Amino acid sequence: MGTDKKEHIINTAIELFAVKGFEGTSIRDLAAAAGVNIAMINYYFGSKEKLFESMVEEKAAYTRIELTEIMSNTSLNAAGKIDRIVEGFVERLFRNRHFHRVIHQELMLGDRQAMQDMIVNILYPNSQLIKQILLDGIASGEFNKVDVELTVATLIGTINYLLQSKKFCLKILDETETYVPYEDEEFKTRVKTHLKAVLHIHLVHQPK
Amino acid sequence: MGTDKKEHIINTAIELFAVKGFEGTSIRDLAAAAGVNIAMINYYFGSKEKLFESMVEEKAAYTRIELTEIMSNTSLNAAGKIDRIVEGFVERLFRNRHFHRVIHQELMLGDRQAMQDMIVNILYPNSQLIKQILLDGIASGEFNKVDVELTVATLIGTINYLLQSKKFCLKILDETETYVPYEDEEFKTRVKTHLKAVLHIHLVHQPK
Amino acid sequence: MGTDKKEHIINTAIELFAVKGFEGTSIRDLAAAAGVNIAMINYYFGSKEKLFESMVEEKAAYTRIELTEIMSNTSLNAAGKIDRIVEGFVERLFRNRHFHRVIHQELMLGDRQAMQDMIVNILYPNSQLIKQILLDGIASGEFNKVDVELTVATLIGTINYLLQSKKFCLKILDETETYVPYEDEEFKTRVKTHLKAVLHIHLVHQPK
Amino acid sequence: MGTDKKEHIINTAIELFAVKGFEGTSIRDLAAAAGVNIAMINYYFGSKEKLFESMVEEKAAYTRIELTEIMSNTSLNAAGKIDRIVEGFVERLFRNRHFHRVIHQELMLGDRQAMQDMIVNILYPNSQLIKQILLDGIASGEFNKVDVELTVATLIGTINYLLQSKKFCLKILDETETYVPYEDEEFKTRVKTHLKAVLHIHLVHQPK
DNA sequence: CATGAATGAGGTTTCATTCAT
DNA sequence: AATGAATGAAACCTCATTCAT
Repeated sequence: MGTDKKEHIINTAIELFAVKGFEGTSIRDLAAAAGVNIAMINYYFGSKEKLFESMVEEKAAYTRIELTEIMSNTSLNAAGKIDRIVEGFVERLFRNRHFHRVIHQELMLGDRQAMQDMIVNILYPNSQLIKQILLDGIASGEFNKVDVELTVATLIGTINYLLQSKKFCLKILDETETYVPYEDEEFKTRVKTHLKAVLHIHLVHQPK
Repeated sequence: MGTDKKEHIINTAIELFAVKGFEGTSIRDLAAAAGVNIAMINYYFGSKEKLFESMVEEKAAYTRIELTEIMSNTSLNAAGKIDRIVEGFVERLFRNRHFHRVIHQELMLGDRQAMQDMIVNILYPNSQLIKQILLDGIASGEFNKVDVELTVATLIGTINYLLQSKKFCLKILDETETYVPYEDEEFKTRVKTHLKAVLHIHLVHQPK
Repeated sequence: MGTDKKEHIINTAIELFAVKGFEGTSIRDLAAAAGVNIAMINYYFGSKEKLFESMVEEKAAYTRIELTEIMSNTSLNAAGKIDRIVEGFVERLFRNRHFHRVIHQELMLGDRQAMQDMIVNILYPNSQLIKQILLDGIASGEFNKVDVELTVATLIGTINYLLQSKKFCLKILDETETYVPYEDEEFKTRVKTHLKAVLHIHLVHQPK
Repeated sequence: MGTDKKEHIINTAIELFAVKGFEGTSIRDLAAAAGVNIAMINYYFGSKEKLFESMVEEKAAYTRIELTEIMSNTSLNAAGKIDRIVEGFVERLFRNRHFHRVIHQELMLGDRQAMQDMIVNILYPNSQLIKQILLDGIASGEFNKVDVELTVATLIGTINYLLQSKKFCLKILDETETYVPYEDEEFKTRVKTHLKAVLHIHLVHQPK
């Protein structure tokens, strides 16, 4: 049925866009990689740009659901929520790293206002959510009066830095080319541990 | 003379690549923006790709010099060096944000092995330098035994996150569109203060 | 249907290549002459070079069939076969003179190994066939022990010489510009008669 | 001095034109191969086309002188003259095969009227000379009443056929790629012997 | 006399898209 | 609904040539 094929095309598109970029991927490449007719992509999505939008919309919806689930547990204290956030983000971003890379590529570019707006609207709730937890923690006296916006930047920025390029990631980790850090449970744990440590001491330590 | 015009083309290219991406920038656009003949770009650089390489080479050389200067002061202790690094990086990356964005775009893409290697070779010394300072600080007992590689990621990743997109940066800062954070001294100070705080407590605090 | 248009393009290409050469013919010229869109040539053939290869392949197949037909009659003696060969070659080469000229142009050039090989593989069977007839005739005692390879060169070379350039051909024939020798039955007969005479006396005469 | 450099460029041009054709050779290639500045070729010759003309003019003059020398001996009979012609042509064409190939390429093409005329004017005297010898021999009763124009075609066409392509020549001779027939004395003798044999029997044999 | 710099024109190819079926 | 055929636009690049020095 159409939906399956649409999703197949979108998934193929994510793989290609992640590696070659949006402009660098031709619909010929995409059609060939997805094993469908060239005209079908326009037939289904209207245009290359609209395909991108469809892609973002579909995957963003999925993302939002996950995010809500992460936060549904209201019984945790602020520090516990931060731990959950760290764990959830590492898992989610590592898993969806291709899609993540695609939208961050587009986010970096200043063209295509509409797309940028879409992407900002996807990413913004993430940072807002964390920000709110930080603010709540500060209000309750559980957290120090830190720079909340930049603390969000530190949390997400650290993960993004590692996801940016497998090659560069391997280089700084001093690993061989065959290692895939993003699928290694040990590495994920290491990242979580580091982030929790950094954030805990930053947020919770009582300065004299 | 040729060098002036070459540099002018390169600077124009950085502006355009930063906004439209490498693939999204045509040499027609570039020639028009730089006010030169289309053929001249190939005359000077051989091809669009070689122009990119020339760009990277030239700016990378400049970057390396700056980095060396930052570290020339050997009289500082480990914590002092970290402060210098933070200040230097924020200044430098904010100032060269367009070039920075261009190479991070290319770094994200998996195509063009040769370019990726070039870029990795530019960025790697930065992280290595910081890593070494961390290791020295740990060896001297001045720093805690932290995860050095990921601490580097936290430092640079935080800055990168803010530089990634002006629009997104403004959104999370809750600022209006006209504000240019990267040229605001106050904001730079804020970023430096945050990073120093995060790193100091992470590195120097003695856990009980 | 596609095949018709493909063949139409190929035939137009032969006309143009024959007059302007491969490098001298732009696909713009070709598209205009064939009355098709410029992009269509690449759509059908992939590239200018592949168009050439398609052209050679198609026409070569036709050529091979003709050659086989020429030789199908096995009831002739060696001298009779030579006559058939002469008649067949004159007819065929005169008729296909444009294609013939195109591949001989390419044959003369040392570039493009692959094309040269293709062309050699087309032309070689022709000379081999004649050579074999000569060898058979010699073996049976019907022919003198002549230099078979060079006798082949004399046969084909004579025809090629006349086909090389209409202008030059007219000049040596002392004819006016409007005369088209290649379509004149009388001239074809003259060429056949000359070649048969030259070859018969060369092959069959018993030296004292 | 200028003349030396001009000649050097011309000789380089012949080598390149022979291999890549006139249109296939860019003045960049040529300048690089000759080790001179790109602008110099236009400076010396005015244009690429005029360079070709200069080339033809210079080499043609040399050719004409050689031809005259060949025929200066008036003491020979008709058959002897034919032998001298064969020997002279084989030597000369084999030696100047690159230039020969260049002008035959251009001769094959119908474009560029002026060049074709130039080339015809170079080649025509050759055939005319042989034709005259044949006519004289017939008039004196020494030769049969053969088709003089086509006999000329047979003589020159045979040589041209062998010179057309080294690769094809080797193929029909069943030789390896490393062999250079055009510089092998034995092969030249073989060609001369064959042509003399073919022509003698054709011209001198008295049919019953 | 000689040449590096510069350029307009035109080369081939690829693009996203549309159309007829 | 689906697709092979077709195409205008624009991509990158190379060309022969000119010009200022």
